[in-house]
Amino acid sequence: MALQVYNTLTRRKEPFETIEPGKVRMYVCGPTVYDKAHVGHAMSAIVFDMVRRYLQYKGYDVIHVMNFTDVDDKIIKRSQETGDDPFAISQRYVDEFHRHIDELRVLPATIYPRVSDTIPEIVEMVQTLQESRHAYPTEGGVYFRVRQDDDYGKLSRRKLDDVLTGTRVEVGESKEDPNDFALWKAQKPGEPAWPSPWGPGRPGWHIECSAMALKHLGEQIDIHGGGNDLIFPHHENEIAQTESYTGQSFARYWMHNGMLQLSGEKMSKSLGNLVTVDEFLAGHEADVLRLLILSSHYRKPLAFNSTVIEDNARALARLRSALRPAVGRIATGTEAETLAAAAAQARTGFVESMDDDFNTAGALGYLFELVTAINRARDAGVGGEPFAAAQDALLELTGVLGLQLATVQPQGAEAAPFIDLLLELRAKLRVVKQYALADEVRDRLTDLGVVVEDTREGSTWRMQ
RNA sequence: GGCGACGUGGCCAAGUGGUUAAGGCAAGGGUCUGCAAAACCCUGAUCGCCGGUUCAAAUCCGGCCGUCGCCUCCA
Repeated sequence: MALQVYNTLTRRKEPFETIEPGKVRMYVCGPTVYDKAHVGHAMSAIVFDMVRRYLQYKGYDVIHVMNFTDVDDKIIKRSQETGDDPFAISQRYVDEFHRHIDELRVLPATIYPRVSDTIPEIVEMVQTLQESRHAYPTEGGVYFRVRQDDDYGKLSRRKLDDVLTGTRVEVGESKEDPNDFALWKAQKPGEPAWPSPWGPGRPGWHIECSAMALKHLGEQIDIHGGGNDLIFPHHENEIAQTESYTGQSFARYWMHNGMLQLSGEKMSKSLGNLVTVDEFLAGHEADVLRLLILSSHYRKPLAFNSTVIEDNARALARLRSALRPAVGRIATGTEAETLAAAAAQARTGFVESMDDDFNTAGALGYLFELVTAINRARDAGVGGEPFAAAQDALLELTGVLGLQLATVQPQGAEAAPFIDLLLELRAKLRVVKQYALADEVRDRLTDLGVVVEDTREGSTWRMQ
């Protein structure tokens, strides 16, 4: 079974075939850098990171482009409110974005283009669209002529006449059709601007992505991704511009992730119900967010609340339980063979699930079954090569999802000699059956975040 | 109003025509342990409601109810 990908354009799962064998050109809409990122942005980043990692696991060479929209109404507005230079604002949030990517263990994109670095390409594109009558200049800027594009609306399945009814699209004086959208906006006082054939101005909202995808990936790309709230108008307009410009179909697969929901509603800036990435990471590990996101299908809406977070923190601990060392050394026999079979089955099931439009929830199910098999084998005394091989399989597959089970704990490392000393003394207390004191040592360590567990071979500890 | 998605055990969530409906969390019982923790074993759902198609449906079709998204900036 080969990889199947759900395509928003056709509303169906389709076999994944790239334009160039073995190579994937992927463009994912990045953030408008004017404010702190919230966990919804992180969800999108993590989803497409998972897609990329899996494609690479399948052997594809992935060129991943993610843009920064650093010229935009919202940045200008923020600048006017705070008095800060608009480029200083965008740079601040670009820097923050890179820090988040690092903390969330999202693989960096191959290229991070910015609107401000793509102005000549944008101007050229708008000019060509004007020459082909797909665009027309007015006093306020240059607009895309929606009626000139016969298949406008094909992505969002919207008919132009429907868009008009029931909405409050105001017919601007200068627009021919209320659905026409700006490719180029004429400069207003105090706004950043670049020279152009239409006078000083700046790009409209959608044209940057078309120009950047074109510049860095070519006229046709394999995957175009983003949140499903971008389907209309952003991606619809991108298709209209790009295909009118190139005369070819733009992206083969349009992939959209569902929205993260907080208290039953979409998390968004305008609703003000957001949790920032920094706030989340202050209290939880990056892997908890990743597991939470991957435990459901990427196209579905996902509830985000403290219960779900805690559930996934415990689920993560369970995945990690399989990485504890073997206690026995049995390397042959039924138990060892059963474990090897479980590892093989996990691998097969994982790939089968992931091939079905990145069914991470199904894939995780197989990984949890492998966890059980590993722990059972450990209890049965299995060790040595078969045990290590099963653990390696688990690490490999969780790694494909971008989970990092093995933890380094620097704060624990510093305290280690002292904790060891306490446990050594506690062991002596237990020998002389001073259980009250021994339990107090354990309880106090627990309060400090050190989990003590007694086994046949002695006591172990780990940081909470 | 238009377009679209979803409704599976207490919670989260796979499965989309046919063996015993994955998995995680929580809960209860048990093994182990001085106790605890961890781990292991055991226990639970007929799939929103109604009707239809079919030898056979959670899975297809229709209706209803409910939740959510887009239509304005938005991952």
